[in-house]
Amino acid sequence: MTKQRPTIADVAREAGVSKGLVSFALNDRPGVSAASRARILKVASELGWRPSLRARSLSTDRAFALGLVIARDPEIISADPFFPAFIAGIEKALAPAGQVLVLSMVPDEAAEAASYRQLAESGRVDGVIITDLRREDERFALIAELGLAAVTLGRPDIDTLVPSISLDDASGIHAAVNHLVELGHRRIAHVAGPYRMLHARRRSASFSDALAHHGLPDDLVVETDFTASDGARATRELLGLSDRPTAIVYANDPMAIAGMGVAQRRGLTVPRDLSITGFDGSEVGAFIHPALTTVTTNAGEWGQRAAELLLRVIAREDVADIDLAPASLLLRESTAPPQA
Amino acid sequence: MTKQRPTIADVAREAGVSKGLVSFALNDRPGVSAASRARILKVASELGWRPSLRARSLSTDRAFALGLVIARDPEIISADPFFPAFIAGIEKALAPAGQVLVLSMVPDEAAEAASYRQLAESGRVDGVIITDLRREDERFALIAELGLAAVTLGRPDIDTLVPSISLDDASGIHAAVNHLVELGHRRIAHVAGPYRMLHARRRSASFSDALAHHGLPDDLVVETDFTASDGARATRELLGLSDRPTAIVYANDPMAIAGMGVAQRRGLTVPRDLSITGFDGSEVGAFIHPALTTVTTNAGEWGQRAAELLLRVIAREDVADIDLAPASLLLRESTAPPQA
DNA sequence: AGGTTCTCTTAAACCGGTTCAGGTGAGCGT
DNA sequence: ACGCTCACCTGAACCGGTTTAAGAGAACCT
Repeated sequence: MTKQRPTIADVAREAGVSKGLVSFALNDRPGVSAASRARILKVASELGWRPSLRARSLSTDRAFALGLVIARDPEIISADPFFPAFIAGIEKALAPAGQVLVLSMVPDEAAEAASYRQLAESGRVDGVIITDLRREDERFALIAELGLAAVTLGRPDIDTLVPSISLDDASGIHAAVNHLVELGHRRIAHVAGPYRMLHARRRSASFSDALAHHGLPDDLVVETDFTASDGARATRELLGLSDRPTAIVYANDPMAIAGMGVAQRRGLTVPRDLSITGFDGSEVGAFIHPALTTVTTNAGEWGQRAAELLLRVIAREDVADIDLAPASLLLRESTAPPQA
Repeated sequence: MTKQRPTIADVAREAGVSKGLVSFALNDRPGVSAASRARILKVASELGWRPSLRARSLSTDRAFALGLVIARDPEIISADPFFPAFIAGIEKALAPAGQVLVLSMVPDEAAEAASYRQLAESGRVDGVIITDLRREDERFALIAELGLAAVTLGRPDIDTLVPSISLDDASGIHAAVNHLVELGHRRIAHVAGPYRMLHARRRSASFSDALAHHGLPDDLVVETDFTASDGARATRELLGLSDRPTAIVYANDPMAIAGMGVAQRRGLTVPRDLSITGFDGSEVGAFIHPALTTVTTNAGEWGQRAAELLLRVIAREDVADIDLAPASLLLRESTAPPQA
């Protein structure tokens, strides 16, 4: 009694043709007369036929799904505004294509490899988006072994056929440093992400570059694990120096906000006694006091374009690396000239 | 030349039995002699056989995947620490079961229904976890129409066969209010989430309850959309009142942090001039100045248990509603006795 | 008229599992 | 020695698509 979904065989019978021809017609393939094609399409729509993804999956050996494996402690992701916007962007590209995102959030890098392996071996996904690229990232070998298609966020540091889609964060960091130097700062510090991660390292390098460009030393760089907690620790270290910085450039917003808390706790007034810039533009940053000056990246577009690129890779189209509009500085209230 | 994955037919041939028997043996079904079973398992493992999810999917009409549709503006999710921890929890339950999470993040409720529909009609998932329950939520009808299994986070306000898994947030709100009353506050406000959402409404009701219990009026409740921006707006409204509150209970952390910013911007000192409590325990909250007193919920456990419950529903096991340990108040620095 | 070519179409195999009706043979009772 | 039961096993159908080899006609050529 339950109304079964019509299959291709039902359409064939109703249209008076064979299964094969229906398949051809529905896939816009040549070798079907205009009359037959029209009739088949008409019958299919009348019957409300919709392809069975499972059957198609089995016969064409594709999953029609993309994978995203995030290997970070949930604590860190919770605070980081990047991923939700990024994932929403992916969705925007996937939905119209009838594809879907399989998300795997694992706590560490050991579980990460197992996760990629499971996704690939069970044929859950046709390709993956690789984020948080690391130095000589072992995932390239893994991807190759598993025969997965892939794209990376940011250019890797090793030779690979995997295309990348990059968002130049260097210019955002440059803009932040330039802004601070123009305000008169000479002792500028950087609270960096883990050097294991390429983008953290790249931001750090941009920072040093920018300082060098102004003839300033880059002796005030502290590495962290990206958590607010570690950002606070780094800030305490920096502010404890005899020749403490008058401005700090943070590698993400949660650390910047935590750093601001540390400064205020010491009785410093931001930005009068200490200027602060963040990275990645979270919504809350606009509402704290003082509002956080930060470098904004368009995470949503990054996600959407990355997914589109990956779909093209999977379809075996020719693709080239993509560069998105660079990150830009969003001036708010947390920077000011240093105290005389 | 490419090393093909062995199929059940390879195992059958190698073990000298039929395909059917191999299937029985591998699924631990009766009707296979001990000797055959042992031989089949041995051959299967020697050949490195792994079941094809796609074939299994087609023949058993299951997806071996769960769906989660999140319908919120990315801006809001970005700030909200709940979902990442929640998703990580889901993953913890799914990975051992060989299942996978299909995540769909859409901007609004119109796209939400389309998303559920697509997941169900394409057979991507066997069930969904329904979050952000709304008043007389139309998703129950949708789920029923689509024939999807489901569980809900929190008890719905209508009769349904869908089991729920709840985390009592009322007692967290009660604890916050009691704490403030004990400190001496009499004018206590609540910045609530959108009443459309049951949990926002429930938190708001708990707030009123708690106040009534102390014989205090609940005239200071402002509804918001959960964004930091709207939390700031609500705070401005409350602080603009002639008889302004001395304490504000917020329905989430981003709004509490934004509210703190608004207060400080007006020259108020938190907690001396205004006490503030948040909800959901974000990491940054611990590092701002003053550190945010908040109600913590175990989002990770909630996710894990919800996924486990849904798997049991899908397996047609008998299940009952689940109640998790209630939310509890995490005392930090943002509350103090009101100024005399 | 016969052969070639081309377009349209069909039937059947295939993807890799699950399931079910029926067959085989050993063991049992009498 | 005969029938019965039961455990074990096989063969084939099935899930719903895709793909390919081959066939049927029509059109075109000489």
